[in-house]
Amino acid sequence: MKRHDQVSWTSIISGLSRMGQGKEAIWMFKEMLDSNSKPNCLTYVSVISACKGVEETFDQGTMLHAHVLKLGFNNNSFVVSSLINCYAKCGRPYQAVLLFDEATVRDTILFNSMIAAYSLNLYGEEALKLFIRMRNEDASPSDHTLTNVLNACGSLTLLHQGRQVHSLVTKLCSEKSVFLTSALIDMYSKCGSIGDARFLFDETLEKNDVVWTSMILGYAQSGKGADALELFERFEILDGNKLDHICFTAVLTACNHAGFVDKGIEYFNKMRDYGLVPQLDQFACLIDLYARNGHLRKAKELMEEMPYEPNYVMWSSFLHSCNSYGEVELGREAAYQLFKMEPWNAASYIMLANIYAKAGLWNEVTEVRKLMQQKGVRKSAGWSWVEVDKELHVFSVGDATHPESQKIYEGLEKLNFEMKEAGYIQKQLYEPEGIIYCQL
DNA sequence: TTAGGGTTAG
Repeated sequence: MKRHDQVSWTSIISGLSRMGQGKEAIWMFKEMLDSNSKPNCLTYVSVISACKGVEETFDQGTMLHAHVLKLGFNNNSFVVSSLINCYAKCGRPYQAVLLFDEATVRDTILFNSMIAAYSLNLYGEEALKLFIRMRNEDASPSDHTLTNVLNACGSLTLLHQGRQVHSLVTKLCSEKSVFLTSALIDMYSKCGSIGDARFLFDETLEKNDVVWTSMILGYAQSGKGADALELFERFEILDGNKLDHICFTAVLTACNHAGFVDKGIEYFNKMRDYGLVPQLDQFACLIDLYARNGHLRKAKELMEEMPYEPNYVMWSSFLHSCNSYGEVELGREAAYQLFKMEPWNAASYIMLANIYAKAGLWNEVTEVRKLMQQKGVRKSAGWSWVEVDKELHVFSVGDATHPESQKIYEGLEKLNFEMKEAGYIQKQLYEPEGIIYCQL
């Protein structure tokens, strides 16, 4: 095209965003700002939707939010829900709450966005409370709503509430979508009701790959490795199946939990037959499989050979296996890797001390304890809380008898200041009811 | 002619 107008710019930005080409969409938006065409609400919705997940897109999202405020687009519910979604996916649920609370008109999609924002950031209780409020406010739930609510029930293992939502699904949705089916299977599996999950699975005639994977994973996480493998093999021979990385993660998890070492290796190698290149998660499964079954050297070799840097969880599960098999040398190496990654995290110090203690290496145990003292690492002694009002003034401290409570109180003055400066509360510290949890 | 929300993973 020789000339681009507002609509053609918006169309290409929207197209790129929908295709998951977020970076390109943002880049195109910047080009547009330099052109003669000015973005409108539709353009902002498209470009904001392109900001997902990664840290740099949080900055992009904040910048776009500033544009929106300046241009007065913040009363458009499409724009608001795209911003809520963006903040939720960047792990900033509090920012999403602020937007939701400010909105004057709350339609179904806005509620859905906020419920999803809570659920995604593991605020299951808040997600359920908002769902109840939504019902009281006569905003009618859609199957998007119910999917998110089921997710929250699963993550809180609330079987009773999950069943109630299932009843609502039956009542409100004449035709169950694959989204709802997989969310229900997932909810029942996570609540330990694997029989209900299987019943639903068998009852569903139109199954897609996610439905299959959810069921396989349900078995894997319930420790029913053989059932998981059986189902996977049925899925494998099915015409038109779409075996992907997640499905392989599910089957590898099953092997892992059931101790099927040879099967696990076989499935890992099979990925290539389907044109899939193993990603970090599949390597993690295989490494854990080796380590859990005592093949610690093999696991270590694989960690060094694989084309990814081992992450915290990999080293951590490896350290656990070193503890199980009394492997001091490898355990020490894993622990020191973990100290580098999260020096404040007591778990790895304690684990290394345990490994030393089991081996009777008491001098080394003392050294670890000293190291902890030097770095000011404390073993967590549970949780306390501090209640705050809207202005973040403290009005009660949870366990006032605990010697650490006073420190929390003092720390809060500083924290309040920093939070206000930053304009939001950190995820770990924020509870929408006005209670801040602190680790003692 | 351009716009928002949902399922599965170590």
